[in-house]
Amino acid sequence: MRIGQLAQLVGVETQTIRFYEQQGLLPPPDRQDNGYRVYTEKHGEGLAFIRRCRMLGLSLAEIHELQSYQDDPHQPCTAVNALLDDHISHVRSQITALQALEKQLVSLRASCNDDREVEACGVLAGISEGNMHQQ
Amino acid sequence: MRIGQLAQLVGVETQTIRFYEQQGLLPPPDRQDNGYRVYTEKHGEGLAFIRRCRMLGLSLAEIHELQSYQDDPHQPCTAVNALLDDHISHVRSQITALQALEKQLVSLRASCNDDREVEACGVLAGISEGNMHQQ
DNA sequence: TTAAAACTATAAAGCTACTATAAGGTCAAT
DNA sequence: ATTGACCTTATAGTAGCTTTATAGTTTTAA
Ligand SMILES: [Zn+2]
Ligand SMILES: [Zn+2]
Ligand SMILES: [Zn+2]
Ligand SMILES: [Zn+2]
Repeated sequence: MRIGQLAQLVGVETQTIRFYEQQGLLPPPDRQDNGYRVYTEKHGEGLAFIRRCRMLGLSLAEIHELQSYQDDPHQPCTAVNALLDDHISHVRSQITALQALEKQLVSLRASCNDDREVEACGVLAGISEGNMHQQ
Repeated sequence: MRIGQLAQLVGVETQTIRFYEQQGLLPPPDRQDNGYRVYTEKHGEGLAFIRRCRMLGLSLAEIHELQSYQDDPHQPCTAVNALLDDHISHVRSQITALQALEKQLVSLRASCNDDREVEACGVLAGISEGNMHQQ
């Protein structure tokens, strides 16, 4: 299976596959005489794993760490679970920060209707005056 | 006022100030004979405006757009308000996406206790099997 | 059979918003 | 005269790709 077929199968671009290989997330495949990469089903599974991790918001470093656990399957899985716990708290703190931001933005937006000149715009005034009682 | 003083006043690094100048967000200041940048109070206000926009999560492009409105103060402010509305919806869709992600991660995490080998880890199995009924 | 279309390869740059490093010039004080 | 704090420019690094450039290969169609 060549790179284009693998890409279509998993739903990524060919450059992304080469990128993962370069980053050490996907093992370098064999090459044909002309230099074309030849992939096996294993590569497909590996690539799908990476993509699902990415959809869960895991960083490439976190994925790399997970792969290192997979390579040592008789260890206890506490590290895997801890990695996920950490990631969940990453996500939760992002949510919290964005909710605070939304609140600020909505209150800023409420300080203007649409019938003013830029000069008198409540939004611009709000930003300029720095009524930002928040870090 | 030199760059270091301005930086301390507004609470940014000097490189950041040069970066904003290079990006066209801050007007190039006059220079002393030795080449040192000399800033006025106007620059301080401009920089503070940029920083407050950044704290609101606005991109440099959005800030640039706001500045272009400021340069034309007798236009109606509908564009300003619309920019903010757009940004609020950016933030809201990020929140929604992250909340969906959190839910997925929590359910994945629940599929494992801490007393297994990596081989049998519910988390890794969950990712590998691709039980991701979600985009 | 040959020419175009589609595929592959590598290397390098671009994206965002900075941050950090390198190598050097300027200034005040010791 | 030299230390230290400040300033200058240019360049590279961060994350996770995407885009572009340039070139070689295979497949398809005329
Ligand atoms: Zn994470
Ligand atoms: Zn307004
Ligand atoms: Zn926005
Ligand atoms: Zn587990």
